[in-house]
Parts: sequence; C-alpha cells; structure tokens
Amino acid sequence: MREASGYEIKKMIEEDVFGHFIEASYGSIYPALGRMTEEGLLSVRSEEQAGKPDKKVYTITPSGLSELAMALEVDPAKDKFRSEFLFQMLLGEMLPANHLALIYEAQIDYLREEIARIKQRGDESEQHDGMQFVSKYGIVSLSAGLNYLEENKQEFLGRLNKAKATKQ
Amino acid sequence: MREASGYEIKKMIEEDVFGHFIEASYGSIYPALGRMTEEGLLSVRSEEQAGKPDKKVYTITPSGLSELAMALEVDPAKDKFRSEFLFQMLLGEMLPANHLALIYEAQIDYLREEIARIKQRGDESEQHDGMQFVSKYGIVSLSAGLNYLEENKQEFLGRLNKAKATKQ
DNA sequence: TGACTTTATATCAATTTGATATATGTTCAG
DNA sequence: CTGAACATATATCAAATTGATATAAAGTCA
Repeated sequence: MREASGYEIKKMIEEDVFGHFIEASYGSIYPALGRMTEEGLLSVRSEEQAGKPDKKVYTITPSGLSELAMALEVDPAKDKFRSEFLFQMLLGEMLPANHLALIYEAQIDYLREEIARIKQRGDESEQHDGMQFVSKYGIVSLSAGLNYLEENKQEFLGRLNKAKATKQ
Repeated sequence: MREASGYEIKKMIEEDVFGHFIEASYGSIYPALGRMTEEGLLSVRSEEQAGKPDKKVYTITPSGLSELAMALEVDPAKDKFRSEFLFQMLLGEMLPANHLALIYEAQIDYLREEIARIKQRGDESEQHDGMQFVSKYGIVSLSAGLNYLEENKQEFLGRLNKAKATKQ
C-alpha cells in the first residue's frame, strides 16, 4: 500500500487505469481523508514545501487495513454506467445530422484515447494481477464499443437521415 | 413522445433497455417533474384512482420539445462507469479465495441477465433506430466483458491464490 | 513578460442518492 | 383463507457527492 496525498489520489483516479471504473472529486476526497485520519484508519505526515501549502501525505494504518479487508468482503453493488452520448444517439432523430456526425466521431476518438491510455499505463510499469485483470477488462469492453461504433457508422447515420427525411 | 408518470419513468429506467446507461431516483425525478411543469415544459393530467394516490400523467409541451432539442445540441459529457466488482478484483489479493470466487460467479450471472434483458426488450417490441442502436451497443459491450470473465476465470482466480500463498 | 498549466489544500451551493413514510391493491405460498 | 410479500403511486429528507471556485506559488512556453 503506497502513501499518497489527496491531490495525488485525484490524479490517480483521473489518469491511472482504474480511473476507468472509479470516480471521486476533491469535495469527497479531502473530507474522507480527514475523517479517516480521525478514526485512526490513516496516518498523516506533513511535508513542508516552499511557498506551496504543505503536502499532507497519508498512509494506511494496520487498523485501516483490516477495516478495508472487511469492507471488501461484501457483495459488490451493481455496475453503473452513464452515457450522454448514448442518450443523444437514442434521440438521434431530434438532432441535426451534422451535429450527430460530429459527436459520433468525437466518441470514437474518445474511446480510442481511453483504450490507448489504459494500454500505455500497463506497458509503463509491470502490474500486479488485480491491476492487469481490470486493465484488460477495460480494454476489451471499450474496444467492443469502439468496434461497434466504427462498423455501424455509415448505416446508423445514414438511416437516421432517411428517417428524418421521411418525417418531413 | 409518450406520456408517463414519475413512477413509470422510474420503472422504465430500471427495466427498459436504456436503463443500461441512464439512472435517476425518485428524489430527482419528482422535483424535476414539478419544476419542469412550472416552467411550462411539461403539462400534467391527474388520473383519479380508487384508493391509490392520483396518478399524475406528464406530457411534454411544444416548448419542452424545443428545449429538449436545444439541450441535445451540445457536446455530451464523457461516459461514466463505476464498478465495485472491478474494485474488488483490483484488490483481489486482500479477499478470501472463496468470497472472490463467489462474487466472480455472481458478476457473470449479473452480466448474463443484463444482456438477456436487453435482448428480450428488443424482441418484444419493434424499436426505432436510436433504441436499436443503443440496445446493440449495450449488448456488445456487456458481452465483451462477460466473455472476458468466462475466459479468464480459472487463470485469474488460480493466479491470485498462488500469489497469496507465496506471500504467506 | 505575461498567460497558461501544474501542484496543493480546502470549502460550498446545488444536486443526487438511498431510505423512508404513506396508503392500498394484488399475488402467492402455506 | 390468511398473512406476508410485492406492486402501484407520490413525496420528502438526511447524507453524500459533484462541479465550481478560492487561494497561492512555481514552472512552462510562446
């Protein structure tokens, strides 16, 4: 278990592979860090830095570690997936054709970048089993979506245009 | 655009195909319905029902329709995916082998059900283009994940057990 | 040089969740 | 045939979360 500051935790969630299925903002991270320190689950060490505010480096305590182990031993909640892109596709008939084509392409780019990012992180450092497992899971899921978008682009955009033309 | 009550909207999100990528609770649906009615985006009609509270059936107004069209004409936010299952896999080494195997199997079942549900809804009623598109997107994404879980089950669970044995 | 990005913590209004309250009808096992 | 559980239906609320903003200084780059 590595040590980290609140800022570094946020960065990890944004940039590391597991950012694919975990999310948290400063407004939840900092209060959680404070509360968990009070409860003895974490210990803090302040690193002084010229100018910048002190960097508070948190480390998990033995107590925190056993609490974590307990917290993991429950049935996980269902996966949650939200996609404004798919919502816009669902109501595609209401959108101008050029905007639809634009966001379709943007989504393809976004998925390509996301997959590339996960792959790259995996290559950079050798990962433990769990990290490798979730990385590959992310890659296959996102790739399936990307592949679907690439294969159905012409047909879907074309069909929607025809559907709209018919309605007018 | 069909008409619906708050309760029916919740049911749709839970049970219909687009529930795969949309979520909302009563605490957000009812206030939103009220606010949007005040703003003239929706109209309400109360259906009296013996015993049960009146069913409030909402319909989108022309004003609401044009507001919706405008709201759709923006760049969609990034997809969000959260998975406690993957989080537990990430930290798989901290979990007892039997619990790990249990939730692994449960996740496979969950994905199978989810895929079956989307497929079934598609067969039940002929869908418009957008609905068909998002249904298939969901099916291919979830299937890729399911497939990955099925193919890597032995190896991943076995490797984690070995890793834990080594550490002790 | 001046604008933008990065490091770093923290707070806050607004929104959202998940749970609960209320009330009645339906369904199904024992 | 009864009683428990589930479904219909609206609504609210504490607690959690988001997304934005504040503060402050260093580094980067045109």
